[in-house]
Amino acid sequence: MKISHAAERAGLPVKTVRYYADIGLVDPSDRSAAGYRSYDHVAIQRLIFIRRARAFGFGISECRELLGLYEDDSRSSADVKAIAKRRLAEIEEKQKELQYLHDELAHLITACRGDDRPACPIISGLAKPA
Amino acid sequence: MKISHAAERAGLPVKTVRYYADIGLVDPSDRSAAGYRSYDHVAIQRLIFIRRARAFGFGISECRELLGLYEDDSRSSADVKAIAKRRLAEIEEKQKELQYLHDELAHLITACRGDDRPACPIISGLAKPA
DNA sequence: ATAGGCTCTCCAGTAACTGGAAGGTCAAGG
DNA sequence: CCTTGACCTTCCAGTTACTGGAGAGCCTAT
Repeated sequence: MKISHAAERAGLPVKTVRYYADIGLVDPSDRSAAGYRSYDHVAIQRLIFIRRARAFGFGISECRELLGLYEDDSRSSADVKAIAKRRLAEIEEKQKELQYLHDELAHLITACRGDDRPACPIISGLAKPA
Repeated sequence: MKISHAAERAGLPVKTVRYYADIGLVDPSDRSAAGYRSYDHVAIQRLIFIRRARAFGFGISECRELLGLYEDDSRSSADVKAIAKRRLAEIEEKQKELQYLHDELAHLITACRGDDRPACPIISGLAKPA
């Protein structure tokens, strides 16, 4: 299967699939005589796996790690769970930050009349020192 | 005031202050004979303003926009409010995404026994097609 | 034979810095 | 006066995960 077909199956842009090959994340299963990348079922499974893991916010190096575990039938589920938990903690951290930002910004917006006069609590709020 | 002092006052790394000067976001108020950047009170106010706006997740170009409004005494508060609201909507969007990720990942983690056997719902969950 | 639609590689750019190298400046101490 | 050390300068490279484009090769159909 040529790259555009494989990319479509995996739900990824062609450029991205090529990129993953470049960085050795998902190698094509073969190359044609003309040098065209070729992807078989297994390679496409890997691409799908990576797409999903990326969608979960795993970085490329984490994906590499997970892919290794995915391919390794003798790995323990504890290894995978550890990575996933790390990631979950990051997500929760990010959620807290966002909540804080949301509340403060919403507060500033409510306080701002939004008319044609210059007085603006948003600007004043941003200008306050640390 | 030389750059390290200014950076400290503003709560930013020196490198970042230099970077902001490079991209014309916050210019130093002066240069010494030896070419050292010099920051006065107004310039430092701008740095603080930018730091806070960045902390709110505004991008550099939005900061530029806000800084323009901050400096412009004749702007309406409606202009500022519009930018802030746009940003708030983005934050809320991001929150939804994160919540979804969080729930699905937490679900996978709960389902995983985390022992030394290979069976792992996290891996299976990631491997599922779209 | 040529037109189109693929594919290839390589280079550059994105956001917002961060790190490091090589070299200039300045005040204090010996 | 000289040196030492802490600053400062510029410029270049790297980060993350791609994305866009140029220029060229390949393949199929008409």
